Amino acid sequence: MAAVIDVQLLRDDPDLVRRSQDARGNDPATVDAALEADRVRRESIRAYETLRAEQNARSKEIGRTPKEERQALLDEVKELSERVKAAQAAVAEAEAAFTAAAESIENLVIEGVPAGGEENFTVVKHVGEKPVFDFEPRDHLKLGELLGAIDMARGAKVSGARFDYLRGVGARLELAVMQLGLQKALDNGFVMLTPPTLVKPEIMHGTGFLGEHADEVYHLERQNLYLTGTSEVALAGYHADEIIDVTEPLRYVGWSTCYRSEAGSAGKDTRGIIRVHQFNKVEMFVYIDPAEAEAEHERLLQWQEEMMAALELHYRVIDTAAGDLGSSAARKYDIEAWVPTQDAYRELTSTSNCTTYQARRLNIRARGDEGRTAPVATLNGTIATTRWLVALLETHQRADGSVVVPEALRPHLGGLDVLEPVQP
RNA sequence: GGAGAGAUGGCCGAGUGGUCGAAGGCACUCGCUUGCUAAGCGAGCGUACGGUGAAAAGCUGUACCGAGGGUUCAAAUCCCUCUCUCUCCGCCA
Repeated sequence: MAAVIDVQLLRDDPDLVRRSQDARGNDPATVDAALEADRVRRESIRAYETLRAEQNARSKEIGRTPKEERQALLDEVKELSERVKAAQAAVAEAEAAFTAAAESIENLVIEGVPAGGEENFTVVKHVGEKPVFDFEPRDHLKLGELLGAIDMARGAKVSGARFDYLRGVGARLELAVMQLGLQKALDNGFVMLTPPTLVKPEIMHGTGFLGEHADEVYHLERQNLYLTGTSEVALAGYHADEIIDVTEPLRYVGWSTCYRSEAGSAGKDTRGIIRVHQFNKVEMFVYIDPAEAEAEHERLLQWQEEMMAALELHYRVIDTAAGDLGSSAARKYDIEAWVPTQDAYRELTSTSNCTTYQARRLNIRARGDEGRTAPVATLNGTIATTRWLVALLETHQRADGSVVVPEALRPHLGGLDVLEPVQP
């Protein structure tokens, strides 16, 4: 059974864990429940093992005992084996109870992360200037339609609401953004993976997406497989149940389609491709020594910011509040780009430091100096995704409905420097 | 989809009910040795959880031979289910 939390830490410093739960808006009493369950669990293990040891010892005697003397011993051990069975059942029960209790404790938030819910984020910085227009800017869908780049109506016809076709320059623009992101990752030593987008329950569970976000996840009942909402899932599963070497961080970049059911978001972002059931994403994923995780997190953010700069977007960086982290993340930075027609910053990237939470649940360890194994840290971050088209189109639009292609994307569009309307 | 074979420690590979956590080999680690291109000799060498420790040291217990369940006093060994791999046939984007 994979450990769901650091039991040692739970026993040694329960207050720390209580504070973390509190910052997330979770009930700190979950910590005490887990401690008690741990105590019961250990007690039952001890009782079982003592009995089992005796049974083993007596059983071995049977083999050495002459036939005529065996029967008495047999009767005795038979009775013992009944008690062992009962004790074993008690252990299974106690283990399950402990796991259940421990599951309600989410990853320990990092010192400095703002407490509270979604609205309690802190703004780390603003970069660039809001674009100004001497005309009424069109929203991304209007632009997409003018350019023959986005077709929501046919998406809905074929697959339903929140599905779209990218078309013509739209499809090419998405690919260009993806290519640019991939190149950025490759330049920094990432190894590219195109991962499966259907995964087994234990992998989905291990990454923490079956917690609060369970209803966001597509599940294929017949095959009992989950469609991933990000390649993070399969990238985290890549080294599941392995002992790996993280003397140097293992950096992977995954390119995949992502599926999200967007349950409970009815009425929200219904226009355009801001929030759809299916999109594409290039995702960075890192396995690293836990001591290096926070520094790596800053690096991931840095690379994401370099992408924003390359695409000439105005953005801000926020440090997400504890209550809005999701179960796995210990800290999360989002880059939100300015979307002119919404008069708002919208999330374009997200990077999470999951510390040892996912690695613990997926049983991914590294060997330390003493030869001991310990869970590694995992981090992830967006380096390109379809949603970026929204900010790109709106930011770089011109009065006639054309859109200027940022310098950095042109090589990936065959030199195209302006996207021109295909219809008046 | 049909038929068959298989799954044992980092790798190879023994082992068909008790003394097997598992022979042997390779690889690796440590030590010794050797003037001949690297060999020889000795020792060590899995993981997890529990107990006892200040201890991630040591000692000790339990579990693990693809996974789960069963039979038995006792299972790597017997039975059932599942997963995966390989071979052949069929089908197919």
